[in-house]
Amino acid sequence: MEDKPAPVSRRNRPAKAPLSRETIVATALALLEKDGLEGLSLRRVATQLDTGPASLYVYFANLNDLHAEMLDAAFAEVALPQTRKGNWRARLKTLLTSYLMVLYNKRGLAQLAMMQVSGGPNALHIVEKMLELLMEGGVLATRAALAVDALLLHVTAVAAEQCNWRDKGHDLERAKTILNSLSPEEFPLLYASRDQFFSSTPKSRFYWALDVIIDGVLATPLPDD
Amino acid sequence: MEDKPAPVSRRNRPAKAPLSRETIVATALALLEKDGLEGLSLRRVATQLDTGPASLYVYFANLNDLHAEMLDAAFAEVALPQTRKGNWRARLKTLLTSYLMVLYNKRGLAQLAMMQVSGGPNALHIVEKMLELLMEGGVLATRAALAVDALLLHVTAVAAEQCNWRDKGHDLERAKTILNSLSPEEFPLLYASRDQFFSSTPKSRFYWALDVIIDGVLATPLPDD
DNA sequence: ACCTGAACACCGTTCAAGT
DNA sequence: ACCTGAACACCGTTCAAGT
Repeated sequence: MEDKPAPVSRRNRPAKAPLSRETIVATALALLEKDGLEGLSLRRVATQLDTGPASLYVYFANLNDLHAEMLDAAFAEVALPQTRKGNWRARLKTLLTSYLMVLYNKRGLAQLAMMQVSGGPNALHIVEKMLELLMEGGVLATRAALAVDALLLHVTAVAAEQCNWRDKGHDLERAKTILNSLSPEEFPLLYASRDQFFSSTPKSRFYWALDVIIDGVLATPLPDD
Repeated sequence: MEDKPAPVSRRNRPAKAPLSRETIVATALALLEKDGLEGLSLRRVATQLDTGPASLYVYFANLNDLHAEMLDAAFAEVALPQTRKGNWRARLKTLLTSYLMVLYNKRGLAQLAMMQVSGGPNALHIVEKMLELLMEGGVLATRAALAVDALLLHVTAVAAEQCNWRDKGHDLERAKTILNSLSPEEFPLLYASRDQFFSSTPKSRFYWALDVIIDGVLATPLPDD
């Protein structure tokens, strides 16, 4: 005997697009960029999509699933060098710089990348291109595979670290304070070289580290087993 | 006019130790080891300490504070080589292996280490010892500082990655499946070298990567600026 | 099949009150 | 000063019910 709910014209929310993995991922990525990983929640994505929190479970088994999809979607923006201009090493470093910036520019993405390997197609294309560049440089398959692992892990970690410094506020000042107030007796070497830890710009340190790994990969004998 | 609550003998919980930063950190680390980072919460630590969730805020400003303290407390277990037996490189690799194992053995600790730099005393002692070993090897201050950064970042990232593989279940099988079901046309190089990504044991890969970085640090010219 | 509100079992943090 | 229960504003996930 209750009143029927007053009919709600669909015109009131006519543009409510049907859900899909793509729209959910895109919405989630926009939210990630705006509020960081802390601000990203299934509930907020759902609200943004004008639905309840349960709706997303039709498309993703859980939050982790969504994270993985977001990560690989973001990897689509990594610029893969298509020409053969410049030597292979320069192109490899350019690719990795692009990879770094993609992780760095979208807040929380690096943290996400550290939390799981993305076996998605975009990640695989990056690996494929890296193998191509390394092999152009005469690096054989076994060594190239190790190099890809080492380089991607390194760049991902650098991105995560840089993001922390940026997002958690100016921890750099705090770090300098700590190093400067160190006991020279207890930490003689660290105290003496404390300024060295802030030498170079982040950019040149990044390029240096890439060269370190590439040089090392070329020079170091492969593991036996 | 209400009844007074029945008096509760202190004998019923006589051993309720007074709270302190140390006991809280120790309890939290025990919980971390048992349940991983997911299972660690302020509320559970509080429950374990037989108190309410608000009590811990007398000692820590927030959860992040507790995390930082936990991390450095755990670093106390990293074995710093004290003798001068063996060459500096071997001792450096031993130290870093110990660092890796500390992060690896306590679930969630590596993830925590990736999320913030620990300026605590135990972390600083590790850096000091690394500088000592590198300088014994003739590496000068600027290069040594860069090397310490690169090595610690690498090992921390490896620990985090390994922990993911261990904790999130057998993602390794899934990875193999993905690589094996790859389209040879779309990913020719990756497909051809797919087995190389699983060559070597984790241990020998780890040692290899350390040598890669050390070799690279020694060979690569310093950044200009 | 797709979508949903309500409910469940949790969070970190704050606050007013107790000792 | 130290400690605390209750409250606040959130979570991810499940479930039964709706279309």
